[in-house]
Amino acid sequence: MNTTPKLEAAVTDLLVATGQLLRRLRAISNTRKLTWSQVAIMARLEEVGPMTIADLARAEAVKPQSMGGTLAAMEEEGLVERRPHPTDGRQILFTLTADGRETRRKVGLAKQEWLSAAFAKLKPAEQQTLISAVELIRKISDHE
Amino acid sequence: MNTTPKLEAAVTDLLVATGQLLRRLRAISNTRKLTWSQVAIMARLEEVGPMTIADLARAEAVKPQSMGGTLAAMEEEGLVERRPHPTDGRQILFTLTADGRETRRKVGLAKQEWLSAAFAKLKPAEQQTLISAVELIRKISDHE
DNA sequence: TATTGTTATACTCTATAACTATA
DNA sequence: TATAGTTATAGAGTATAACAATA
Repeated sequence: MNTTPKLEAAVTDLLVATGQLLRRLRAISNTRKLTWSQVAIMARLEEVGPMTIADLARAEAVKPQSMGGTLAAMEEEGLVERRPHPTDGRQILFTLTADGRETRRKVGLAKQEWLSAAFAKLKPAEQQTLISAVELIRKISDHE
Repeated sequence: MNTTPKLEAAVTDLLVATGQLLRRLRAISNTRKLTWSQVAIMARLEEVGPMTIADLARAEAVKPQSMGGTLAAMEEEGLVERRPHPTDGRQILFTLTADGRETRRKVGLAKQEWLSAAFAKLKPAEQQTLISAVELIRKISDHE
């Protein structure tokens, strides 16, 4: 027995709790609303650089068709742009536009205001625990 | 300055990372698939007891109309059932059906298998950090 | 053949707006 | 009036299935 029932229940709780947090944050209005799928895609494009539909679909654990639709909508809004792959004619590389980067920054601020207020209620040690947890959640997400 | 930039970035990362985790877990197939909205509603009904549409909408930070639609679909599937409020004729109380509780248990198992494997890769101290983080995320979610 | 991407169709969750019924 | 719920409409994100283009 590697994981106790208590441990497993805690992780389910983690997902339920974070699901709620995501929904609450989505409700925060901005000049230009971004969904969390869009936020995730834009964060990845800015951190990793140009990526194909297949890359992004794998990274976000959705089907390529789904990712294609989401990217098409974002392209329509001018948040991202497509560019043919230099050597592989099948692939299309997506990058953030200047407007995409700017929008990402602005929308981030509105959500950060709310988060900062919520965060300020926690003790410093608790804040540190949350920061440590981020890296662990990322590790778990990378599990096959 | 109560929160450092590093702290704020960490929380955004938390949301992006958990968003990915949620998407990955949704892809896990079961005999009967539940969305994470459904999982959250069912967890709440089992823990808190009978709740109205307005109660659940507030708890999950969505509009009553949205919650009404989701609950109607779940009722159609036999996961929840409605009952008039004993004294207030406007309100409707929702509870889990026996099938809802059973489904919740089964679907939970499939996701738990994946989580257990992912969890087993972490060190005990890291697992403990994640458990502690759950309560903190809940605290943050309760912020107005 | 295998991979990348597109098109078509459908379902879930969400929102806004306008409505009815009850307190 | 205020609150609880419903109905109608729309948009985003997801899935499956079938297809075309390229490697």
